[in-house]
Amino acid sequence: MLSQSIEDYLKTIYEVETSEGKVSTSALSEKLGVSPASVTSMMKKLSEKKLITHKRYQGVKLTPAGRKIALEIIRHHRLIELYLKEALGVPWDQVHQEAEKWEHVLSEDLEDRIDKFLGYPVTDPHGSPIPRRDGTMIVRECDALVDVEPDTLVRVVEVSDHDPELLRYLGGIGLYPETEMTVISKQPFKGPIIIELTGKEHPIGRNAAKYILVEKANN
Amino acid sequence: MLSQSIEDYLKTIYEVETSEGKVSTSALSEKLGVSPASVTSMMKKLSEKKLITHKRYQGVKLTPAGRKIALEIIRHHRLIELYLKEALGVPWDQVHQEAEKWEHVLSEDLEDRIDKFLGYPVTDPHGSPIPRRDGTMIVRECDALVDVEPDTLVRVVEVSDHDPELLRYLGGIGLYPETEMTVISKQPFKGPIIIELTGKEHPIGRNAAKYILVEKANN
DNA sequence: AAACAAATTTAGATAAGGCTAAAATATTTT
DNA sequence: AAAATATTTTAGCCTTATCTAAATTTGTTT
Repeated sequence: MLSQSIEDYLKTIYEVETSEGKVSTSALSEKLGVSPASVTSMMKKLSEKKLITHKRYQGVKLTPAGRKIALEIIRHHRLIELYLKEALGVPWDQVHQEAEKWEHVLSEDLEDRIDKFLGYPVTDPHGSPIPRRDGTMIVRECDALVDVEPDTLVRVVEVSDHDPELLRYLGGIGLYPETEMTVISKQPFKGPIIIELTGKEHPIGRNAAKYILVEKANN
Repeated sequence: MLSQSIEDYLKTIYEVETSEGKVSTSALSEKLGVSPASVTSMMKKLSEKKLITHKRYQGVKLTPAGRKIALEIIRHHRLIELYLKEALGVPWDQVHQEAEKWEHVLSEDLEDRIDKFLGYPVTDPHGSPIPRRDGTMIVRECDALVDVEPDTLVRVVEVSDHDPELLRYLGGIGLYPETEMTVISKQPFKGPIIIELTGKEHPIGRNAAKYILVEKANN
């Protein structure tokens, strides 16, 4: 069994690897809330366990074994998020923090029961794809809302789950995965993006719009 | 926040206190699977935190604060056991080991949601009373099956959850909390107790019968 | 290319929670 | 009541995962 700490590191390395390509000590330090020195010493341990490769001063990469474990944890996390929402009615801005703890104590048996209960779901409440048991995950092409040209009809694919505040706002205006909406305009001087949703217009800050992934709705 | 280890100690102290009266270092050592020396050093820490009182060489006692925490953990444990059985169909011989991990990561919010989902239940799948949120718990009078005289109609109140093997056997013959059955005979030379349940007779070993609590069924 | 700044690693400490072996105290036997 | 046995505690060590401060390496500027 791996420690909760190791699981957290692997998960975070995976996330940084996918979102930023390169995985630096400082990025991990910041995301995990530990000192850079702590990261370095954990990297040494993970290298010894052959879960990552580490070139001094050059960042790290997951090995296939490390990636497999990272995806298992992420699978736990996302299944639990969806389960808490569906079965217990936990609001979507709260499921993340609960899942952060539960992901480490989920047995295979319970994972299967939850998966079955949910009807073998493909995405979590934020639209993130749930890795499959075999360690694979679907890849989708989508754009950040911030990059979409005005006058485009888009469908929300995924919303980052890290800011509960943002999630509450988006929930409040009815913006969820699968929702369709129109980008009306991008205000100048880095002003907000205006979208139209069920007849109403709403401003979305540029920064928030980086964390909302969408695809063009055909027609 | 208290560590998982501290929570486990407090829970175990409570259990030993209720079942054996006196809480010795060796009893805790055995139940927790750690060395006696480890127990002593943890007792020192728990004393400093005013969760127990400890007289050297004389065993320990929970303070009201310590008892409150122990009961919170036990409440978590039992609610989760029942939840896993009711909501996810986990068999009653497996819920204990899952709950051992989950009890430490349950938030107050989720505790309330589960409690509500279950309709504010009073006992877990093994018949053990679920402590209330305020740290109180119902007390029931009942006898160990091993002490019941033959020819008595009894109702099962509670079955210990520590031996999955036993639970599977009892489940197999349909013996659950609330079940009524008749004690037919106690075989001599510490032989088994014979009970009759839905028309069939079944042997129950004396040792197992210590862990089955019953009350007389009136008529 | 040398100097400076930023990022990373090393060195050494700390806190939890565990262990073994030895010492101290209780309990039981003779 | 003394001796033998069992229990509990102390002393000292280990591992995991942190930290800070100092040293090293890399990247960036002049």
